Amino acid sequence: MEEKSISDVIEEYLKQILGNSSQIEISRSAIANHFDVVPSQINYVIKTRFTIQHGYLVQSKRGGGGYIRIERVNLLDDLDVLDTLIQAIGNSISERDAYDVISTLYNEKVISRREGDLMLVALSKQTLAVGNRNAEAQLRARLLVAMLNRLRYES
Amino acid sequence: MEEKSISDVIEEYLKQILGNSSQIEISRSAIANHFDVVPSQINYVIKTRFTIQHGYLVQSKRGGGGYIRIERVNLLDDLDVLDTLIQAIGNSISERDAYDVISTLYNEKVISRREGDLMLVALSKQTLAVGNRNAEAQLRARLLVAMLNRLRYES
DNA sequence: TAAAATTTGGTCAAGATTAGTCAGATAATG
DNA sequence: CATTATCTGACTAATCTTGACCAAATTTTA
Repeated sequence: MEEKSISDVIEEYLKQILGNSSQIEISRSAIANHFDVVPSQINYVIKTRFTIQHGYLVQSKRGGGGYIRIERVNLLDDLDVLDTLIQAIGNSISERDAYDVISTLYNEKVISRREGDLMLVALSKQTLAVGNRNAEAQLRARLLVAMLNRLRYES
Repeated sequence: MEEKSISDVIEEYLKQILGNSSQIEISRSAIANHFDVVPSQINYVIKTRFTIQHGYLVQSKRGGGGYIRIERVNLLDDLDVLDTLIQAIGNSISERDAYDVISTLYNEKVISRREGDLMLVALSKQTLAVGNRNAEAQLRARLLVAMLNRLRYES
């Protein structure tokens, strides 16, 4: 930690202009130019320092008038349930087990009835309709884990 | 804080003159002239920002006295529009179009912010992570239509 | 009134502008 | 020395802009 890498400097710069605002929009090439690095370095900084685990959401648009938007979000704690459930899900889960997971969330008042219903249809065998059985269970797990992770924060 | 593309500016302009009215009629060449762009740019703006997924219907007429009519439709008051929306989704939809659909549903207060967020992660490219591109868009369409139908036949 | 001219809008593809990905090169760390 | 972090650049993808050519509706002309 003696010498700061240019990535560290860019990180600080971005956080500084973020300041009190909840979000900023930057031009990748402009920032890259400002620090005299290749554009993809900005992607590196974002990927390693502005992740959701760090409390940031990043969106972008290409083409003319393109931008990278960095938004600070509130991480919701006291949701240990999520960790436990996500661990239990692993990389594959059946429709029945998914139903149980969602029931738990509902009972723990982490989600509403409607939210649970939405999640259930999305995870149903009929909706996924993947030929392969294992592939279906794996896709279901990805979907469920992604949704659970989304519950960790709010914009 | 950013350079908006001219398309963004035209979009805002149209929405502004739309104001409270349910519809407007514009002259393609007049708008193009006003912003000093080629006429087909107006078609581009309409095709990318005033689709049914965004909650707009567009009709036009050529020849003398021709026009382009943009109408804002209300999902809550008009169940047919929800049908149209589902129909427009068909059996395949991109992440971006799905985002537009969900934004519209949120703006029309058909779904809550959290519900929309949950739907969005479920439909994201990263979550679906299907190798094949078409397969991914088809799966996304199944998921979205299933969730929309769930919302409709529920309450 | 039929044909021609004029006035609108539509389509599509090429080119311009941004940003994203990924794998290899280089540097820092333990 | 091995591993991890950082940096770079070639290639890819998404979005916007422009213009040539097409189609439809109306108006003018013969």
